[in-house]
Amino acid sequence: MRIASQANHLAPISGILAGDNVQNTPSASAERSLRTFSAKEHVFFEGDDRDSIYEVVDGVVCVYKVTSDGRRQVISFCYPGSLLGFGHADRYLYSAEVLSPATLRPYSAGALEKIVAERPDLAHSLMSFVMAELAAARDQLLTLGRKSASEKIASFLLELSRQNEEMSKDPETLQLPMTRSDIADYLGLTIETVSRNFTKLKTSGIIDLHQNTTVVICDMDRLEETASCDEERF
Amino acid sequence: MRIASQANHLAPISGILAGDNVQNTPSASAERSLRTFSAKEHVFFEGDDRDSIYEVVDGVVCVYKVTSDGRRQVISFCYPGSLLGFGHADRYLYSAEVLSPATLRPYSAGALEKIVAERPDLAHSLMSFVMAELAAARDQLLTLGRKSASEKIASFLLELSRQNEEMSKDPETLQLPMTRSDIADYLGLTIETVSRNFTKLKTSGIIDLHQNTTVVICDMDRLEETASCDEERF
DNA sequence: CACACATTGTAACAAAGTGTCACACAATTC
DNA sequence: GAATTGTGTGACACTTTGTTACAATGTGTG
Repeated sequence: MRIASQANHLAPISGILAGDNVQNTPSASAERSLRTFSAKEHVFFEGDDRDSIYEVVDGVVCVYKVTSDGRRQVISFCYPGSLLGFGHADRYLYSAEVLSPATLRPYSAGALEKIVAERPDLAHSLMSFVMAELAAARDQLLTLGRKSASEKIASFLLELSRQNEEMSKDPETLQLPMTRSDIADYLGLTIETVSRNFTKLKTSGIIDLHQNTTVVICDMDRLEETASCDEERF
Repeated sequence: MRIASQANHLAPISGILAGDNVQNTPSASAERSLRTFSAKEHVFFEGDDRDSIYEVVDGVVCVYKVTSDGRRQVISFCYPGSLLGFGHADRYLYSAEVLSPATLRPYSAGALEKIVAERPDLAHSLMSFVMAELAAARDQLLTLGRKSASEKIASFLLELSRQNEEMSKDPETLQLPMTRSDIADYLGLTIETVSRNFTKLKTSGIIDLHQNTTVVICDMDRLEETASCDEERF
């Protein structure tokens, strides 16, 4: 679940690739046509030939990996500014599924490599993007490996809240484009456990739920306490 | 737990930074003095000012993050060729503790940035290194989020085996420089669960244990089946 | 627009895998 | 040789999962 720039506060990657800097780069000209996807549509599957890299322009995309018997682990939720498939070799290393109607900008892999060769400043920004992704993945390793279900849910909501703040949105009103099942697969839990913990937070007065897809944070301090891995207080 | 080059089969990073390519780079000259560390010694702690980046030349280093109440999640075990602290901003994002007597090569962060600016080929190799780390972290997200204890232990042993193969060592005889506690913190388990699963694998004839720090894989097929998330067979 | 169906979410109860606690033994360090 | 650390095992507890049932919401069709 990432906005590009989280670690280093650089401009969203769309500013890097689609802004003035790139539009004037000849190699990119054929790659700036947008594609729209419906909810539930897959952009690509893990193992497919990696022919394009996609930038999320609008909407939310969920990227996930699957075990051989079909268990799904969501790796992250990708908001505008994220790149899908960047850094993959010949084949995609994960699958990407659209959660809400989305607009993506595809780049052919070869074209992006040419851009990077021509523009060292873009290479630097892409490196920053990948490092931010790595830092986020490592934070999530700590969450998955050591946090309880309550701590996971609270951390998840706080992450969405911080993201809203970075995008100048209300940090206390969170839109959830993903289902309980998506959240469960992101946090290494089951649907029932996610639902029980949402109910627990609601019953405790820490959050309020509007139509199951909007979370209003009523008590940010207690939510932070719940996430913080100290003594639980509700 | 990483050898550099896992995703893209490039030369280990030490070939990139310490080999012919770099020795001829003026900026690097002050950074090539080696430092040795004893087992259990910390290279740095999470939150410390990020003044150096270290390359592991010999030995094994464990990098980890900690929750506010002291729960530890090992992020990876770093073998020769790994870089510690690369991609961190002003402060270290994790702690690094030496598991076996180790030799590290420190680089000042500023010096490395200068090298990268002067040598686009090195920037490309560092990008590959970071992408390999990201791919590995994502694989571990799947392991932590969705695999059972048995599957985790089996996957861990297979990872060490693959690593041995990449380093032209015996893939069926694994040296474990880390304790059961380190393995537990890497896999999101407790010491007891790790110990019970080692015993299970041993009792089933899949592995053999010599002095608790050497694992001999007796039945690679069954170990792969155990890790593979299909029906368990022992 | 109403209805049927599919999907998603929640609640209650049972089961199980892992954690916790305690202890014994082995290996390492001082 | 004593102290410390690491490992393995057993018994019990508990958090989460699994199952079943039902409620709520969203979507498609006539």
